[in-house]
This record gives sequence, structure tokens and C-alpha cells, in this order.
Amino acid sequence: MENSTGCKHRSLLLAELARAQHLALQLVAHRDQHSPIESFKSLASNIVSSIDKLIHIAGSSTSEAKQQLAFPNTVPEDPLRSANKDASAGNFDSVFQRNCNNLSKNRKTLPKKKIQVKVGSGGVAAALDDGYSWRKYGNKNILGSKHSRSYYRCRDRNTKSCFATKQVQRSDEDPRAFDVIYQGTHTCCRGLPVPTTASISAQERRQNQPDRRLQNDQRVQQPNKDLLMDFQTGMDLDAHESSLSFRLGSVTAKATMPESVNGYSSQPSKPDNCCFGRSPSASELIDISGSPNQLCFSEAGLEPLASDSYVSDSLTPPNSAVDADITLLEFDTQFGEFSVSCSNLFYTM
DNA sequence: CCGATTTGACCGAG
DNA sequence: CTCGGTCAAATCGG
Repeated sequence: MENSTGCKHRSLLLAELARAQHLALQLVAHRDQHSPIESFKSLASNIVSSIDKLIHIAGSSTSEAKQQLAFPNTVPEDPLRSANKDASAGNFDSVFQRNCNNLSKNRKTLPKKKIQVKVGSGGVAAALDDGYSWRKYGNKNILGSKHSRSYYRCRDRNTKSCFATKQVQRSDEDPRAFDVIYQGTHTCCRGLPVPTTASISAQERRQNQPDRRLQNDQRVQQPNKDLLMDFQTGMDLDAHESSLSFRLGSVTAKATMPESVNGYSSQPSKPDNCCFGRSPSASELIDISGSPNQLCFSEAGLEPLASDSYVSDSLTPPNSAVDADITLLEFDTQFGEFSVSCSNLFYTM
């Protein structure tokens, strides 16, 4: 239940979000009109200020909400991806250059996506299997926690420079639950995940699937990029109603953020926000979190960046006022409905 | 032998 | 100084 303070916070937040959106759109317009760099900088500065305000508003509610507001339910952008985009953009911003230079140093401060998985009938392995291939690189006893935390990084870290990492720790409250913290997005396009299954340590894989080579062969799947490319423009983000509408093929849909997002309360067991529509009886789950799949504000509203344009375009200042990562498309093959999980809604300058 | 995990050491942030 | 995150040598197992 939301109290009056919560309502007030929400109103403030939404108003400030609307302002930030307006500024962002102005920024885009300035780009196209080839306005002087000073006005561009001024707008950028205002947007930064607006975001700062947003963080403070959220922060006055809870400190956790503060982080949630800055990077709501997010699988954060991979630092390497930033570096690549930076490089391809040629000149850009020193902030991203620093990200590139201080990859490991900044990782700690990167936004995280925390989820909680429960061990079901499939066992620990199935509960923790997210379809990606991880290599354990550390284990640590955490102060105040009964269970140690395991550190994993993507197996393609060296071969494909995929810097995605995750931490797995058994919950103190519920021994059947695991807290999983993801950092960075996969650039390896490996393992396309059926969300109901998921990631396990190599040790756990061995325990359950003795033939590792077979496992390795099976895990290489390609993301459904065709669907991503079919994602059409015509989106509209309504900051006042916290909704996102868009079309996919002939289907028009509207997503409304749940209370947990609007009220900035934390619900680790329900990491996906922006979901909508009825629960499909026959659904096809497509996780595209490993793909470049950002939405980008433009004059036309909120629209997706095509995979191919992602690297070169999405971090160039004029084109990237507001981004959102889609991590999950849920398509109901029976009813033609689908839902989108926006793991990220953030500003890039 | 090779690849993966374990584990103590190290480093940086707070 | 403490603690979380990472490194890398040692160890394990197929």
C-alpha cells in the first residue's frame, strides 16, 4: 500500500522525469538543427541536473530506491560495449574514455541487476542456469552472511571480450533461494536463455551433466535478432502515466510500470518491470539481453536502435538522450500478445 | 594433459 | 582499517 509520502514522491519523480524527457528531446532537436555546441552543453547540463534531482528525490525515500532510480532493475551496460561505442564514435566524451581505461576499476561502481531464484523441482542447477556459460573465478565469505558468495564471469571474457559477471549467494532467509547479481551485459551472444532455466557454475554443470563437451555444444545458440529487427518504431513514453506503448509487427501494445517501479520499492524476487498483458497460456520467451537492444528517444518518440547501429550510434551524444534496455520479450503465440521487460531506463550523455 | 575450481593474497573504495 | 571483488598459483578431475 502506498502512503501519501509515497504518492508525493511519485508525483515529484514523474514530473521530473517528464522534464528530463523534454530536455532530452530538445537535445535531439538541437543536434538536427546543428545548434552551437554551447547550447548543446547547456541542455546536457540541465539533463544531468534533472537526473541528479531525480536521484535525490528517490534517495529521500530510501537509499536503495536511489540506486533503483538511477538504474532501475538493470542489467547494466557492459563497460566494454561503452568502450567500443566510444571508439567507433571517434572522439567522444572523456567519461566513456575513462570507462574504457578503467574497466576493472569501475566495475564495482557499475549498476547491478539483482534477482532471486528459488530452487524448484529441477534442483539448484536448473534454478541457477540462465543459459549463459560462466566460469567461477572466486569465492568469498561475506560478513554477516551465513553463506559464501561465488563470483562468475562469462567464459567468453577473453575470446569475445565479454565482461559480463555475476555473483551467486544463497539467501540467509530462505535456503532454497539464491540471490544472483548480474553486472554487465553479454556481448558474446552466447547461450540464449530460456528464462525459466538457467545459469549454473561449471561445477554444478558437471555434477548434473557429466559430458561437458556436449553441454558446450548445446549452449551455443543464436539470439532471435529477426524479432528484434522487426521491432518497429512508433513508441511513446508517457512519463505521467509511466507507460510505454509501441508496435511489434501489427501488434500495438502498451506497458505500464508496476507499483514496485513507480513507488521505487524493491522487489528482488520480481526483477522484471514494464510487463503487461495477460499471462499467456502459450508463450514464447525470448531473452535478448545479450543483444544490443536499446531503445532510444528520438523525435518519433522512444524507438529501438537496430543492432547494427547500436555500436556506432547509440552513444553519440545527439542520439542518446535516453536509453532503455529490453531484456525480455514475451510473445504469446496464441493471442498475439507480448510483453517487454525493460531492464534499463537511463540517460546517456 | 588440459581445463575448471579452489583459495589465499592482493587491491581499491569507503 | 575493513571488506568486497579480483587475481593467480595450487589443486582437482575427466
